[in-house]
Amino acid sequence: MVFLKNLLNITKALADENRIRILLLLKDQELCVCQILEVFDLAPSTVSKHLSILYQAGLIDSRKCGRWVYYRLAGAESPREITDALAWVTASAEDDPQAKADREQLSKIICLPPEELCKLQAAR
Amino acid sequence: MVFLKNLLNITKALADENRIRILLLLKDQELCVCQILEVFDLAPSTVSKHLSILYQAGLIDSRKCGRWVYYRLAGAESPREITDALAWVTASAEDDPQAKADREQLSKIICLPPEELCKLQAAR
DNA sequence: GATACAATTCGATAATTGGCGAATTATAGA
DNA sequence: TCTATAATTCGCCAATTATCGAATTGTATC
Repeated sequence: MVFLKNLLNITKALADENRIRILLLLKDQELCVCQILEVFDLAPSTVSKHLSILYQAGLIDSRKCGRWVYYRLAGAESPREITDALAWVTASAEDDPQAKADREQLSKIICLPPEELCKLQAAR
Repeated sequence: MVFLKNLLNITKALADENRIRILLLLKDQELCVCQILEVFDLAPSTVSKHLSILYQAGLIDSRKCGRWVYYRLAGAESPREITDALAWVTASAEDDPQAKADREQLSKIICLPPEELCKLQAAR
């Protein structure tokens, strides 16, 4: 059972354009923070905050691998409220132009391993 | 098709406790503004604003009858995104203690026709 | 018409939230 | 052990939003 508070954690997490865009990016694959960063024109600390809010709400999971942290959508083992919310959001907005542009941008850098990508980012 | 903007209208409307409580109250029947007011410890103008936000998002419909305005959940003819959102929210939170207390409070005044209720409110 | 009143809109204010940069933490490699 | 660096946390500021009271709108009744 989900209490109002839990539900509000989820709806508040969903009430931000950048966080929705992150969820849409994660629909098809897990991503390293540095890869997500590449798509957004935001400070790393800001993206990290967004990821934290999504994580606290239970909408995404994470996995640490060396210096890198990978995020993915919460899986089927999550509560019904989470999986329903994710299905609803990803189905509702995937045709949005911004979401398409994000996927396009992601495709340009997804071929690089995070290691290479981070070197590029550090060089800026 | 729903664009990110539309989706955000919905998620932002859902990202407030009082608005969720209003939706849960409307799950079983349409309600007059004065009846909703009775459940909340909020100024009429505040409740009106909340109803306006829910309406703009497409989550509720309204019907004017004389001086009274009745609100109800958006119906099955609404876009998929709306009906899914309503089903998700109402199913997720209906067992919440606050929601139960709200229904309890509503049951005490739902027997009165709006006319009587408004007289009581005016007398305060 | 004039009055009463349910509901909404408007303007101001307080609380919340998104954003950044600096400092911190944690890990890999020299 | 020391350095480099991916990611996060923290402190602060700007933007947004919830709330209220006052003014306004629209409808019914006298």
